[in-house]
Amino acid sequence: MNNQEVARILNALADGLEVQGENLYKVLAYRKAATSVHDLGRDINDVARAGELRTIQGVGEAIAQKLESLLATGSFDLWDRVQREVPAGVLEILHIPDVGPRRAKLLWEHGVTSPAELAEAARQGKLRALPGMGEKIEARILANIELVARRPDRIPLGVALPLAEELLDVLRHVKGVRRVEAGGSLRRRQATIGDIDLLVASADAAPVMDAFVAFPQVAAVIARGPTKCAVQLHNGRQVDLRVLPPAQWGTLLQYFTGSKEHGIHLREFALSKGLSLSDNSFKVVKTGREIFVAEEEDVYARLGLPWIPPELREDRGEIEAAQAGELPDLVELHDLKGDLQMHTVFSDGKATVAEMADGAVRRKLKYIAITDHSQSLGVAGGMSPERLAEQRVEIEAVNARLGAKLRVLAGVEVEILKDGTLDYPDELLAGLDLVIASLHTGLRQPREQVTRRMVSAIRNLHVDIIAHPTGRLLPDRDPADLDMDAVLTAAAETGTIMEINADWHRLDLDDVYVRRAIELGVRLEISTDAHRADGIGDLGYGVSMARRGWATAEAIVNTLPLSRFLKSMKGGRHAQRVIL
DNA sequence: GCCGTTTTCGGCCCGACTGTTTTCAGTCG
Repeated sequence: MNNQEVARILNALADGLEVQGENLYKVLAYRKAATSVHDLGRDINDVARAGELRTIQGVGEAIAQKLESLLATGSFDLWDRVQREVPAGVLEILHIPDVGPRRAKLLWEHGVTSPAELAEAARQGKLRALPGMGEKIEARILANIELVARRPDRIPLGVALPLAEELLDVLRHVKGVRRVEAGGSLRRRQATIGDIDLLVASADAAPVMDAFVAFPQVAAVIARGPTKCAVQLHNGRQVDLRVLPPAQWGTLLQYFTGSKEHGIHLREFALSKGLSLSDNSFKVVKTGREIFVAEEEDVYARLGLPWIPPELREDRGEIEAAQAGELPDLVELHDLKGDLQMHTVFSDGKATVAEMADGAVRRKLKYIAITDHSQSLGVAGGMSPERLAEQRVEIEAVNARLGAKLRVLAGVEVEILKDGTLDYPDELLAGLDLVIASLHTGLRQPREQVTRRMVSAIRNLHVDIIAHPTGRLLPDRDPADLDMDAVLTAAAETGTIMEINADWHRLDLDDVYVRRAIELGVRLEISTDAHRADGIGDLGYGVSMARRGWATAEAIVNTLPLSRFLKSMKGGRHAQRVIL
C-alpha cells in the first residue's frame, strides 16, 4: 500500500467519522495525518519498518498503531467498523458542494445513500421537506450533482494561470482598483488547481463585483456579499473574488494565499503572541484593538518572522524555519543559464535546431541541449544512429553561426527499454555531449521491475540525466509505481542528475520528490522538454516546482555556467574530452 | 486524536455568505 492509498483511507475515515457526528477535532486529526502521509516524500512502508511513524507530523500513538495494522494487514479495526456502518455512497454525497456532514447524515437518516438516490429525491421535490432545507438548496444540490459528474477534479497550473491572468487584467482596470493578485493554490504554484481565488484592493468593492460577474466566462453567480463573490464559469470551474480596502491588503493576501494548513499554523502562532489574525486585520486579544496591515511582508514582520515565499506555504516546516532564520534562498528563473531537454523536427518537435536555438537566445539562455528521441520510440519519430549523425552536423552549423551567444549541445533522450537496457549502444552514447534517459513504455510494470529498469539506467556511466522520472501526466495519468527512495539514492551515489520537467503536463519531479532528492544529495536540473521554440518560455513552471521543493540555485545544475556544468558531470566523462 | 517558549490536560483559526430562519445552522475556504 503506497502513501497515496494510505492518505485516501485516512481521509475517507475522517469523512465517515464526521458524518457519524464524531468529535470534530478527532476528524481533523485524521485529515492532518492524511495530508502528512500524502506529502511525505518517503515510502510510508519504509518509515514504518524503521519504527519512525511517530515522527510524522500529526501522527501520535493511536494513529501510528492504526497505520502499522493498515500496512501489515490492509486495514484496522476502526476503518473496518466505519466501512461497515457508513455506506460508501454517503461519503460520495459528502463531496457534493452544499452537502456537508450534517446534511449527509440527515439524508442518510431519510434513506438517501448515494448521489443517484439524492438526484432522484431532488427531482421529486422531496428534499425541500427536510428540516433546514428548501427549494433553493434542493435545486442547487441537483445542479451540483451534475457538475461533479462532468467536471474534472482539478486543472493543470498551465491552464489555470493564463485564465486567472485574463480575469485579473480586466479587474486591474476597474476604477479605484489599487492591486490585484491571484491567491490560493495558484499563487503557491501547485501543479494542479481546484478553484481560482482572485484578490483585489479597492476602496469601493461594488464596481469590482459588477465587472467580475459580467465576465463572458461566467455561467452563474453562486454567492455575492459586500466583500466576497463566487461565480461558476462555463467550464464548471469556480472562481472566488474578495475585495478589501488597500489598507487591509496585507492580511487579505496572506489569508487567501493559504494553504489552509499554513494559515492555521500561522494564526495559532499569532495567538501565542497575543494576536488574533484574520483576513481583515490583527486584533490584540487583550484589548480588542484592531491593526490593519497593507503589505504582506508586514503581516509576517509583526509576528517576528521574515516573509515566507508562497511556494513554501504548505505547513511543511516553513514557519519553524522562518523562526530559526533558516528559510532557503530559493532558485529564481533568472538563475537558469541553460535548458537541457528539447526536441526538434528530427523527432517529434515542430521547430528546427536553428529555430530552437534562436528561441533560447531570445530567452537569454547561454546553452541548450537538443535531445530528440531514440530509435525505438516510433510514435515520436525516434532517430536512427544515421539521423543522429545528420543532426550533429546541423547543430555544429548553428554553433558556428551563433558563436559566443549560445552553445548548443548535441544530446539525445534515449529510451530505457523494457529490460532496463538502453536504446543505443554505449559507444554511440559516449560520443554525445549529453545523454538523457527516460521511460515512455512499460510505466505500469510492477514496482520492482520498473524500479530495477530505472536504477540500471542510472548506473550506466553514459547516462547524465533522468528525464521526467515518474512519467506522470496531469491531471490524469498516475506516476509509475517507482521506489523513489531507491531511485534517488542510486542517483545520489552515481551523480546522475534528476530532471524537474517544466512542461505543465508533467512537472516531474514534483515538489515532494524535489525536496526528498535534495535531502539525499541528488543533483537536479530544470528543463522544458520544449517541442516548439515558444515552449522554452515554460521554464518558469519548472522553477515554481523547484521552489516548492525548497530548492536553492546551488541545488540546480543548470544555474551553472556551461564550463562548470560540464566539468561537474558524471564520472568526469567530459573532463577528458574537448568540447568547447 | 494531537500536542506543549502559556498547557502532559485542555485547549485545538477565523470569518463571509446563504437560506431558512424570527436568531441561526450549515457550508465553504
